[in-house]
Amino acid sequence: MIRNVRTYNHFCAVARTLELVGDRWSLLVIRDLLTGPKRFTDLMERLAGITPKTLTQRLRELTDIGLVTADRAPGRREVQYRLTDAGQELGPVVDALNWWGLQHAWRWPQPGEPLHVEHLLGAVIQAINHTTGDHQPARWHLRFPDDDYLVESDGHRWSLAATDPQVRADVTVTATVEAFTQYLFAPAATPEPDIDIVGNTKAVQRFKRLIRAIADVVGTP
Amino acid sequence: MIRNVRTYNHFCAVARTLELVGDRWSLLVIRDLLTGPKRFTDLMERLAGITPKTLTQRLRELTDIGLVTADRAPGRREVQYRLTDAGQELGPVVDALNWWGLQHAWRWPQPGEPLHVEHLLGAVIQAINHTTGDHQPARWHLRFPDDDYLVESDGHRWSLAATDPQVRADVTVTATVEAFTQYLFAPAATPEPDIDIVGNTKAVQRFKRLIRAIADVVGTP
DNA sequence: CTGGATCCATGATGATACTG
DNA sequence: CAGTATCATCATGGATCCAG
Repeated sequence: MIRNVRTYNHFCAVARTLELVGDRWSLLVIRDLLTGPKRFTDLMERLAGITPKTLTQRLRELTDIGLVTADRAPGRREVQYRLTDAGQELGPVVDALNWWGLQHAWRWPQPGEPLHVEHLLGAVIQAINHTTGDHQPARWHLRFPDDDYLVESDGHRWSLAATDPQVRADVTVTATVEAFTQYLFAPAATPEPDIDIVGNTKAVQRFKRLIRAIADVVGTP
Repeated sequence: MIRNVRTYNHFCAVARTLELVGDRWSLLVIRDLLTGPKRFTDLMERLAGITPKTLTQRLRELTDIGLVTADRAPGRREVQYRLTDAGQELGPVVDALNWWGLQHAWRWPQPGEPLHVEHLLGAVIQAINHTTGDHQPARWHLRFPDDDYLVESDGHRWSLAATDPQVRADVTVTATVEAFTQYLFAPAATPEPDIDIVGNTKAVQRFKRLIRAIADVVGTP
């Protein structure tokens, strides 16, 4: 396959980077792989609106330039797409875009706008990292009907990863996506039956405090 | 004018940001405005390869969404394009792209590849910020035949700005673009007549030390 | 079912030339 | 200096189809 060589030919590292990941959808593919390996269909789901043709093309390009690898389990039809180390190191780029958008381009979901909880959690992480001074270690397990996520702080910064249902954490939250979304925007108004928060008392209090602390960032229209 | 509404419609701050600045050339226009206001022709020069049509379109879009303002001096035909505060705050995004590119996509200039010293200095700044631990305040005045730049550290991070010839600094460097480029890649091999470095002795030594310290980052093929 | 491929439409970008 | 105008091309989207 002939790679589309849409270059800038500037002697500039910004331009060089954008030659590799500046195409439409590329950085969104990377955004979704930053939380862990995913299959073609998982990506199609999160990248609402992309056509399979474009997703195929982007994955090929990212593979060709060494940012993604395609793992095919022998005998299985499934393909797991995974970031290489160089791909993972685009995390700061995606974080910077995320934080700027949260401050300057955030609004409530439009009617019919697809909402994936993984992206909402990405916003939560950025808001905690930038607006609260609290970076003490923590492990929060968030359980949704279709996915499990681990939100954790290593003592310096918070991060998000897809995880398995067996994880041990100091706070475990079980909710539907809708209930969790409403909880983020209006913590006090969400009835208890819709969202279940368990764990060590202090850890739960800290969780609730941090969510309240970012409400005016994440909840602004 | 009908704005190009190429949206993703994801409930995601990364996607929102890319809807605004993810088009081809947009972030490069912002890169060049981050060092100070520029005229249409100044931008054409730095954005080698862009067509005037596309530059006009990008400037209109960025103006419409509030990231750029066009200042027209009354009676004069000149237009100064300038970033708004929201536009300036894209600095961290451009920095992240710059640093990633420096680590993963850097190579010597291709034959015939346009080289603008402003972009080279952008790489220098990133390298100093990330690889040396030295963030003590400093002011370096770099004088080239056509442009003057100020490289300075405020005690926390280094930054680059276009400036005027009258600036007072602790180090003043006068050189052609070619000599300065060669000096960056091979400091010891550049003959003195081609590059003039003056100022306080300690400051000059520090300048030379920092340039040598980043040679293996900026000078890697 | 997953993981694509194919065909066609259209809109964004590029090349070149020209202008108030 | 700061753009327009015109035409060509290429990337992306939409819809549909296909193989393991």
